[in-house]
Amino acid sequence: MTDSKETARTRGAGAKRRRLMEAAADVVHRQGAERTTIADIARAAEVPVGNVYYYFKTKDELVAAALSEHERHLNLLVSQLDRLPGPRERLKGLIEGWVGQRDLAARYGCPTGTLAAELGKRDEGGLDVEAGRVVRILLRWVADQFRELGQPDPEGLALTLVGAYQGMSLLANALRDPGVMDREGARLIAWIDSLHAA
Amino acid sequence: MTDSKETARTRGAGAKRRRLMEAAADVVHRQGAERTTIADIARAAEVPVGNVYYYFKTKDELVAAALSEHERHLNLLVSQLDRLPGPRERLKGLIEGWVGQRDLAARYGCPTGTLAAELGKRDEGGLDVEAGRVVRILLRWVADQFRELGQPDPEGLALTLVGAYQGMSLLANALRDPGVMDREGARLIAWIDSLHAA
Amino acid sequence: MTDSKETARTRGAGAKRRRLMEAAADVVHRQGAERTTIADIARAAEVPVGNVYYYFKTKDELVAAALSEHERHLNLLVSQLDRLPGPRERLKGLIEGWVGQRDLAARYGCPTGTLAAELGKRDEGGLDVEAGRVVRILLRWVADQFRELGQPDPEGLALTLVGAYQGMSLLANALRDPGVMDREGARLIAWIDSLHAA
Amino acid sequence: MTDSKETARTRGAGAKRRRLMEAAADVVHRQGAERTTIADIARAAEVPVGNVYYYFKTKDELVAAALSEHERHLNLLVSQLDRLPGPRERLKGLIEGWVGQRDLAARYGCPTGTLAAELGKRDEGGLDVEAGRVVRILLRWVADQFRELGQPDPEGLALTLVGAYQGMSLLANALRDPGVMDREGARLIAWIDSLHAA
DNA sequence: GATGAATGAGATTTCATTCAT
DNA sequence: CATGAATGAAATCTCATTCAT
Repeated sequence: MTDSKETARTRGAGAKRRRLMEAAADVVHRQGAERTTIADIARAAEVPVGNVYYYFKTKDELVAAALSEHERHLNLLVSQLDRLPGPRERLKGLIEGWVGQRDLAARYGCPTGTLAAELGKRDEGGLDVEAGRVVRILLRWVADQFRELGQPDPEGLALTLVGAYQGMSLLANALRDPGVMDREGARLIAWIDSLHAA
Repeated sequence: MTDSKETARTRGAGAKRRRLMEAAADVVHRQGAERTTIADIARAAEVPVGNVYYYFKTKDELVAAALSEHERHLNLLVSQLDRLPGPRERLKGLIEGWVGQRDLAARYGCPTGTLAAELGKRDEGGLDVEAGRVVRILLRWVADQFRELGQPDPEGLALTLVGAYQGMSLLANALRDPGVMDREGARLIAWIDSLHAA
Repeated sequence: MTDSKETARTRGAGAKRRRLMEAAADVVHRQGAERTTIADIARAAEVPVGNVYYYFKTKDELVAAALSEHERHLNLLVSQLDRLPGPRERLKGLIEGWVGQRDLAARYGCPTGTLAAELGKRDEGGLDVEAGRVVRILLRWVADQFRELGQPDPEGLALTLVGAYQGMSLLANALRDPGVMDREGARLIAWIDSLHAA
Repeated sequence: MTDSKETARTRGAGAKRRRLMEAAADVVHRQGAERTTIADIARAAEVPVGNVYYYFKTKDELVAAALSEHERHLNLLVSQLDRLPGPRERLKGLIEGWVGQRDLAARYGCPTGTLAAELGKRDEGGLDVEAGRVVRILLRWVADQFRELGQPDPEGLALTLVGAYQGMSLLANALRDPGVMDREGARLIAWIDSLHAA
């Protein structure tokens, strides 16, 4: 019964909050934080506008929620990659994941990167530095892989790899050309392959 | 003729227009296009708000002006670099210029790149693709240098170099760490040095 | 009967209602009726928001409850003062009670007076005149004391005394100076002392 | 011509700001600061809502403007009273002025006093203490008169007189009875008359 | 052209009140 | 009765754009 007729408790509450976070992440990625209105997110989540404020006290909290949604996705991704046998496979899996998002990147850029760029223009509210946290998570994981590969300066290599991803996403987006993702992705894969383990 | 005919009024007008463009480029870089108001730009340019509309009919035109101002800067830069004896020197000069802007990049990112990311979120008005034009100018020039160096796939290498720049700017910005510019800049210089001319 | 029949449920309910009234009186005194939200009162009373409406159908009823709470306090006070031997002692006891609240008055004014001032701005809902009722109770009691003292025009003297209290509370509040209560309180005591009984 | 057809400069600008201040003072007096909306004031001043913000950046600034309007009225009043030959006449003139406002006081209380009571409930924004400034101006002037009359403790007497005014206004308002103003006004006049100059 | 002022559409936010369980 | 969640009507505030002189 409760199965066929979901109660407010099972369907609502947490579920609605989750829906709002997902909607925020998606809409903010496509429209940008500044151009996105609460109404946009509410509509996407199929929630009445006034109700949004029951879950998030301000628009900034919703933007922060979008960011933490990206963080969640990132954590999911790396936990999946961690199942791969070796660091080289994991790094290549990461790159393949990026290339798999070629069309989305060509249209809207990297979700985290573009949000970081936009939030970085602020100078109050604390959100301006928040995006850095997510970026750092990725950098740390990538550096771990390079370290496991026995590479010197794993942190530097992580900057190079993640930077390359951000750069290729931005160019693919600016040129509206998913091919950039393919070409640069292939180059990165080749680079990873060329590294000899210690 | 235009010289002899230029009155104080027309010169003043031109000067105002120029001031507005420069202010737009600067303020939009620091605050982002969406968060910047016409009044912000007018104030920075020391032009009365109501007067702005004699030079730019809409806010979008002002944003386009900011973009063309970046284009102008880019053209100035490459015309200076073109005076250097060889393509390798020119590419290294370009990279050194990027690193020279390390603090600005760490605080606000690459002016063109962040604007491209922001405008890319739009889907009407034409501005969404405009930023690509400026990026393409840079890509073309860089490809020319690689070509002159006798490198195969100069366009691909250009994507790699410019992408690396966009990526390192974004990371420096997200992490608020100018050191990223130094490290990655050094790596790019070393890469250029390692290429053997044909 | 009601004693033996009172279950934990009904006692709990009554307790909640009482808690809500006390919270309303307190919070409304400190924040003003208009700035106080139902949620503020619910929180102070430790009652879930949605539950408030089982005890008070509207916010106005809660404000009325705050007023009646002040009325209850007033009744308690005069019933205690009535135990004093003579009218002069009772009036002086009243004044001493006022001065005893000096710090509260300097911070938030007289609970009834400030609420009367706020509600007096309304012109519908009936609450606008309600505060007058409480004021009248005090005036009547004070007049009774003056009458018992054999003073002519006891109602007029009551207006003077209660008016002096309201005035000194308001000034103490506006100037944030509890000393006003001391000084004017002493003057009123001296005045009462100076009256010779008939 | 400019006479028959007032220009925006002569009619607008300052005049509109003035109109808004007067409307704010009036409407806030009648409705209270909290219940008054920007739209209420805009309507009373015959100004479009959006335009209000050209003159006052926030609602709080409008409330502050209402307060300063009361301050202006007070300054006008005392400067008129200052033309009277002696301090006794001036004080009596002040009281007569109060009594002259009997109906307004009975309906809405003293403009400054009720605003002070309402703003005193706030604890941030600075407006909470602002009303005290206006009260102090009156107190100082009244004390000056008592001093000129050769009375000891002129500041204390000022507190008593102004407090009496605030108290009678509040009671007249709470009881909706202008007669309170007459009776207490007469008492105060008699008091002033009873003081013998030094 | 130049300018302060004006305008209205829309965005965020608050909250009394109601609903579903 | 109890309760967290829901709802919609307002209110404040912002700003691109236009107007009047």
